[in-house]
Parts: sequence; structure tokens; C-alpha cells
Amino acid sequence: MTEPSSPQPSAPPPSNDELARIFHQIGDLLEIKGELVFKTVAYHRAADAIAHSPFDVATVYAAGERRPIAGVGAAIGDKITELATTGRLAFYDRLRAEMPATLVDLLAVPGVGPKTVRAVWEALGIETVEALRVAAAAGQLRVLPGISAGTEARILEGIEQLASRPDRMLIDRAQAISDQIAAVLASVPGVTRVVQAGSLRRRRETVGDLDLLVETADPDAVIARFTALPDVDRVLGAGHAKASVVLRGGPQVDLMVMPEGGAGTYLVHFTGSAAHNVVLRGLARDRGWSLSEKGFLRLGADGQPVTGAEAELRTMPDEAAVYRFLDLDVVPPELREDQGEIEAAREGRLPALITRTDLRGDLHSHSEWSDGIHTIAAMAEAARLRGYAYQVLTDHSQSLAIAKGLTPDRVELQRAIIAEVNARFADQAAAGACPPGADPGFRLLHGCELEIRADGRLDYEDDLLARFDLVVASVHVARRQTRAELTARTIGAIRSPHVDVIAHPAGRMLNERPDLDIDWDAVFEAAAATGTALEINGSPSRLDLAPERARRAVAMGCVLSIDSDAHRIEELDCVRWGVEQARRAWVEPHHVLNTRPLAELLAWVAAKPSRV
DNA sequence: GCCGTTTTCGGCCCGACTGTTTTCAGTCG
Repeated sequence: MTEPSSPQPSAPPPSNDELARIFHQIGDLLEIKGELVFKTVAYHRAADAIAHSPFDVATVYAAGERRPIAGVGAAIGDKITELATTGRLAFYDRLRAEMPATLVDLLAVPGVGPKTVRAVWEALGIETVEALRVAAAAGQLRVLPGISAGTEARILEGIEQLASRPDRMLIDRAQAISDQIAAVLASVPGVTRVVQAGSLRRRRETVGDLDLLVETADPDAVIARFTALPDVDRVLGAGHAKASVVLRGGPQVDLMVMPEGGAGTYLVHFTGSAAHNVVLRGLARDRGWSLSEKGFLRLGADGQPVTGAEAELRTMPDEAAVYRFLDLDVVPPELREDQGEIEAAREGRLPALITRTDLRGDLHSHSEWSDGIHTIAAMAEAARLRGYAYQVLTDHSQSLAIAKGLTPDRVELQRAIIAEVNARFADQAAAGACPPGADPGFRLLHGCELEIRADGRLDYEDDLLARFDLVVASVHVARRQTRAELTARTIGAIRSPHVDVIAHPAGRMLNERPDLDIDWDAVFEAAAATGTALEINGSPSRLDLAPERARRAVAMGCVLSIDSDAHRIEELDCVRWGVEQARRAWVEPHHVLNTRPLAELLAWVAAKPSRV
């Protein structure tokens, strides 16, 4: 992130992430410069909107289309066009001529903000984190007004933390840590309620900090217990209303105390996102109220909250009351990202989001026949016990040798085993001996995870493919091909009459490797036209399609599937993470193939050749 | 810099905690 140069004219148009990075950096530089704060906020807001945009912003703007983006007006729009067409931005270059771009990196040091950065740069010529570290270690910062030896030591400590800061956690790990802390806090005398809030409650794909809310009659007791947790490495701050700690080798955890009976505004505030909250506060202000975690405070004629004896504070017992007060439908936490949910809530058109129980089956799972660890029968029984109507066994195809991909003759052997398992289940059902919770009509379906090979060919012959109940296709090899090649491979599979689902379409591994470089709109168009489902993979390290993409896919008419990609019995429950991401993508049950009953699923698959 | 069923100009979200301070500025979420 240090010194991202403007892309060269010959380079392809900058990606959304590159655009966002540039506008965030402009916002940071303007902050350090001391520019009007609303202007800096405008750049950051535009950057976030671009990063979340479902379409490729630079490509669209380069073609002369000013497709609206919330928070992008005339000035920033012009800058996008300039970047998209020339690869450079004169305004950005001028700014970096005024001050070193590396100053932005100093903002990442905990406790160091724009004012401090400007001060150390102007007074001491400090331009980099390393220079700041050297100066702090040498005791040179304390000459500045407002910086004592203590502050200097904290800056030094902050720089060390920066170097050892862990990645954002995968959601399953974040959930496990949060659950553990919540259980301890719930046992503190006086505590009546513990809520896990923040980005974990919004079910973000990865989680940075953990946020916990407690309702208690004794705030000091719970804060004392919290800051004394055995895993605490440092206490960042602790008052009577909130406290922050950093766990050893782990995340920062923030605790906020809410008074009994007034949880509504606290839940909204601490769940976020910040952008969602800002909009809610604006709506409150329009109605003559100031909204904070404490409640709604009546504004006076001067636009300031009325204080003193006339002050009027309205607290809210729950979140529904907060949204009602603002004439909004209740926004599910997963949608609180300022991505259109406020408008939808005002107009009564929030989606009826999918839930785990809407799923009738799972279209993607493995056994010990390829790279799973449990037997076919054990996986099928576990799926049946989860109440599903069907499970598709999709072991890898022959060319993926590393995963023990199945040769055609092993596929035939596997088919016989599946028939045996289904026969046994049918006998049980006929005898009325189904285990409790199991669907008597449960069927194990025979599928495969078909490799889309580097040259774009599919990994089995058509006559074999035609005999599977359902085929899931995916890319594992030759990930570094060009966008044109990767797009063509994916669309080639989509157009095959035998392929029913594209699994983990972007091929990403969170914190490990980026998405495949694919022309997504072209893929979505082909998938919509052929009725090929696009998967939201529930493995916590994948969660692929990402929510922004899944939302775009649905808007373009695609059908989705939500699958576990289980390689062992316990991983069958990974569909929960997939369902959560689908909710973030505004997905309703009817958008998802595996919410359909068995007969409808099979009819959909059988109809594919006529759709191609 | 953005934006408008109050506004095309004049607004723009809010409070806790900390430190260096005798009343507040900076940072953070």
C-alpha cells in the first residue's frame, strides 16, 4: 500500500480495488493536509462504494457511461474517467508532489492520527514508519507540543504491534473465540444478556475485531472480568461504559455495557456498519433527533441536542423500535452496509432472506473415494440425519490426481455403491424404521466435481457425463491464465449441456490467494441464459461467490446453489456460512436451486440440454 | 466533495477514552 503509483497508460483499466486504494489514499493525504473533514470523508466514502461496486467501474467509465454510484458525484466521477482513460490522475500526482505518499502509512500506527502525522513531518521531516520508530526510540518526538515521553513510548509500542498484526480472521475462528468470551461474560454476576455484535453479527466474510455487548446491573464488575481474561495481552482502555483489549496472538476485542431496558440503540450502534449508522443518524436528524448508542436525544432550534432539565432522551427496548422510530422496516444485520438497504426499508421492499432451513439438500460433497475422509455411506447417513431430502456426492474427476480423482471405471463402481446405499434407505423407510429427523424419501445422488482443464476441455466424455444425476464443474489448475482464457474456460463449462453447477467460481482462498481474473458479467450472462447454477461455497476459507458478486449474479437472472463442499461429516454444517453470505447478497429462497424439492431439482437438471 | 418530497447552498453523525491538560484536542470505533 506504500506509494501505489498511477497505472501506466498502456496498462489495462484499474480494477475496483485499485481505484478504491487511490481514492482512500487521496482521502488520507487530504486529512494530513488538514483539508475540510467532509471533503476527506467524501473521498473515503466514494472509495468504499467503488470497492463494493458489482460492476467494473473503470471499464464502464472508460466507455463513457456514467453509471451512478452512491457518493460519487461530478468531481470524483471526472477523476475516475481520467484514471480509466489515461491511467493517470493529475490531481493525485499534484498531491503526492506536495507531500510524500508514505505519510499515509503512518496513519496505520495505533494512536497516530492525521494531526500527529502532520506534526512529525513538518517539525522533524519524518516520512516513513521506520523514521518514526527511530525518532521515537531516540526520544526526539517529545519536543513536540502534546507529545510526552509516555506518548512516545506508546507510539513505539504501536509500531511493534503493527508489524505483528494478524490477518483478519476467517469467520469460523472468529465465531469460536467470540463464543468463548461471551460464555465467560455471561457468568459474571449481574449480567443479564450478552450479544455478539460488530462485523461478526453482520456475518462479514472475515472479521478483524470482535465486539461484545453486555446488559448488566454492575458494569464495573463485567469490565474488570473482561480485562482480566487469561488470553488478554494488553488492555487498550477501560472505563465504566466500555473497554478494549488485545488477545494474545489474536484480535482486538471491544466490550460495551448497555443499561437494562435500552438495548435497541446500543445493538444498532455496535452492530454497524459505520456507514449504515451514519445514514440512520442523518435520518434521525431530519426528524429532529440526535441518535447515539444511548438513544434519541431531542434537538433544539439551534440543531444541537437539548441539554439540562429540558433534555429529552428516548431509549428503545429493541432494534425493531429503533427502526420503527425512523419509519423503516427492520433491517437484518447482514444487510447493514449502506448498500441500498435503507431505501429498501423505507419503501417496504427488503428481501425475505433465505435461511438454513430453506435448503432441501446439498449439491457438493466428497467422500474417501477422492480427497474426503469419510465413507460414502457415512456421508449419506449424516446428510440424511440433517433432514435433507437429497445429497449429491461429487468426488473429483480423473485429472485432479492430487485429490485422487476418479477414473471412469471407478465412477462405475461408485454408482453401484450409491445404489446400495439408496436401497438400504428405501428398505428402512418402507419398514417405518427411519431415524428421527430423517426424510424417508432421502436420496443420495451421484455427481462429480468435474475439472475444467487448462485447455478448457471437460474431464470426462459426454456419454459418461450424461449418466450422472448432477454435475458440478470447477477450475483448480492453470489459475494464472489471462482473463480471456479463464472466462472462456468457465463459460465453456456453463454452456455444456451436462454441467449443472459451477463450484466456487472465483477460486479464491481467503487470506491466501486472490480471485481468478474473470469477466464476471460475461459469466453471469451465460449462466443466466443456460440456467447453470453458480455456487456459494460454504467452506469458511472460500465463501465463493462473494456477496457482491452473488448479488450481481441474481440481478442478472442467475440461479445460485449453496453447498458445503464437505470433505468430512462435520463440514456438512458449513452450509450455514454459505447461507449467511447468501443473506449478505440479498438472496431469497427462490433464487437457490437446492431449496427445491427432489423432483423439481431433477426436472431442472433434465431440462438443461434444451436450455443450452 | 456530495447532495436535496425542507435545500442547487449550506449543511454534512456521535460519544468514550486518553493524555496533557486547568477545559480540550486527538484518536478511535
